Amino acid sequence: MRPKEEIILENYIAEKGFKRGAQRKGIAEIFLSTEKHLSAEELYALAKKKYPSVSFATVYRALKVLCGCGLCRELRFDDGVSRYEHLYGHEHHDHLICTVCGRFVEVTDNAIERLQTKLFKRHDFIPQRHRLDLYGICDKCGKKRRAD
Amino acid sequence: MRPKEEIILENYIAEKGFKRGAQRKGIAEIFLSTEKHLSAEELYALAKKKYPSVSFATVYRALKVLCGCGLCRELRFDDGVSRYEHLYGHEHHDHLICTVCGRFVEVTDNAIERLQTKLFKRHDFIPQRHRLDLYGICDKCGKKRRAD
DNA sequence: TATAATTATGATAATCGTTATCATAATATC
DNA sequence: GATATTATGATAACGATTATCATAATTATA
Repeated sequence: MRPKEEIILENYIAEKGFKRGAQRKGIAEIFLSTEKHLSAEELYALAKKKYPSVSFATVYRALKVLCGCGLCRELRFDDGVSRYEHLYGHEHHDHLICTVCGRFVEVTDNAIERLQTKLFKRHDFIPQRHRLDLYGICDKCGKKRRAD
Repeated sequence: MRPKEEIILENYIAEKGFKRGAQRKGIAEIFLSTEKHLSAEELYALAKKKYPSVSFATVYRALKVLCGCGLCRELRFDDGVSRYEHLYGHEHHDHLICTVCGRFVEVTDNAIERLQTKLFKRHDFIPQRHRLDLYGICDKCGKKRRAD
């Protein structure tokens, strides 16, 4: 866990009057050092390696705390499963998702962002947030597919 | 139900060897004549008016058939609830969603579409589909809010 | 138009991801 | 170290959706 993220987490726990549970800390460490859009289930599997007796509830609770202090964000994708992404040090971005291997690529395009703002205005909406998910087949999977 | 949509549905049912159940037909009619992004629960409520004994299962089954013949599409939004949108006579579009009243506006922006295609290419992805949801506050709700 | 075969329907159980509850363990405060 | 409070794990509950099963409706067959 990078020092800044650790400080944010510790401050949040102190400020909320929580105590420092070993599992929660450990799960947070695993999450923050895994640069992936993990689902609760995936994070649980990783946590099990370190804490064989860990419960799903603890994983969900740890994720809730991480979201609470702004270190992560819950994203629900089309399969109905929530995945959690890092927020610290990650500017707003959209997602390119490979439908074969499930890889996530964080992308941004300022021109698209500007056009979205215009789109809000054109329809008299006050912009709040947006979400763009681009589904396709990544280079690696495309090559593999052509080779088969 | 507009004639073309009815034909599509009837053909699909015939081709699959299904029978013509009254409730399914009625639910399809309600769905197709309601130009909204209905959830299963909302459609169930509407169906109940016509068929007081109708079951949730029948609503879900009707929606499955409608999706099967391409008349509708399931979209899962951030609240985890699936909503169903009309496909017939609806070009590809994105969604402007009012976070106050829940209104859906279907929008398209060719410039954004083109930039998305470029984004795919830039990252060596073969484009398949995309999804853009724009969340904000609509004109009506914005005015109401200012008046309060 | 009976009858047989098959699908549609409604009630309800099961499922899946997630959240709540509760008893116990760990941590913090005094 | 005693006390209070949170953390944890086991498990029950939850909401949305799907599966199962008995019965009703529809279609095919005679």
